[in-house]
Amino acid sequence: MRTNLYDLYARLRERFGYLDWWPGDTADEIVIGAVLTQQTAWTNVEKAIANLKRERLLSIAAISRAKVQRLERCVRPSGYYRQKARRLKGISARIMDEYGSLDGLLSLPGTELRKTLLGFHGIGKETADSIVLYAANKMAFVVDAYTIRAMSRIYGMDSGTKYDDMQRYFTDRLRPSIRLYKDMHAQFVELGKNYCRTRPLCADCPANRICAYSRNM
DNA sequence: ACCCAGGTGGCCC
DNA sequence: GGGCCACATGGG
Repeated sequence: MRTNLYDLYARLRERFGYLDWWPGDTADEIVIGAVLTQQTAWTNVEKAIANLKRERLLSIAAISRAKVQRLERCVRPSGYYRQKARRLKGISARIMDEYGSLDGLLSLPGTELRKTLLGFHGIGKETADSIVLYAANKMAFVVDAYTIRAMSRIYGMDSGTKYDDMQRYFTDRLRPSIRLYKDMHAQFVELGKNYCRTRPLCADCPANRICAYSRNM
């Protein structure tokens, strides 16, 4: 199957512009947001982040010291709030105890950082890669539900494709570039939020007419 | 009144 | 290694 990833990327860029984002400015906010957005709409995460900010809890150091109950009240709008409060606290405490600061952890080499993150309760592959790429600015291609859905809807790829396989699919075909990896993922999220929710693709989907498959669906 | 959302970990086979 | 399940709020 030919997927022309650069062609797809060009069309997304044309529609959405250059994104290169993670919604959040500081590394702390990116890590916290990455956990809060697990299986959750970002609009709900925004409410939780606003609550944390108001309570001066939008940092790994502050969360490591906060009471779980207070964290629960803040992160409630983002769903799974008991789990997320407990995990956020556990992750933050380990970062402070074992690395002294978030920067201490993030300064590990990329592959070691990823492995370390995966050892934290509440951080899986996608969250680990998001943190490596967006918080630490190191190479990691992020795969998420939007990515798999888009590749399935646009190119007919198996929607059951596993994380590691999909990740390798991209890293084998893209030039290794942090900025490209960041923006490519951002484009998939933007596409997923606005399109690719239905089959067939919407008439005005920027991914239309890229391949025979999307034309015929 | 449904259904889903930028996952993860536990348990079972 | 893979298939199921709990976890939870807010918006369409």
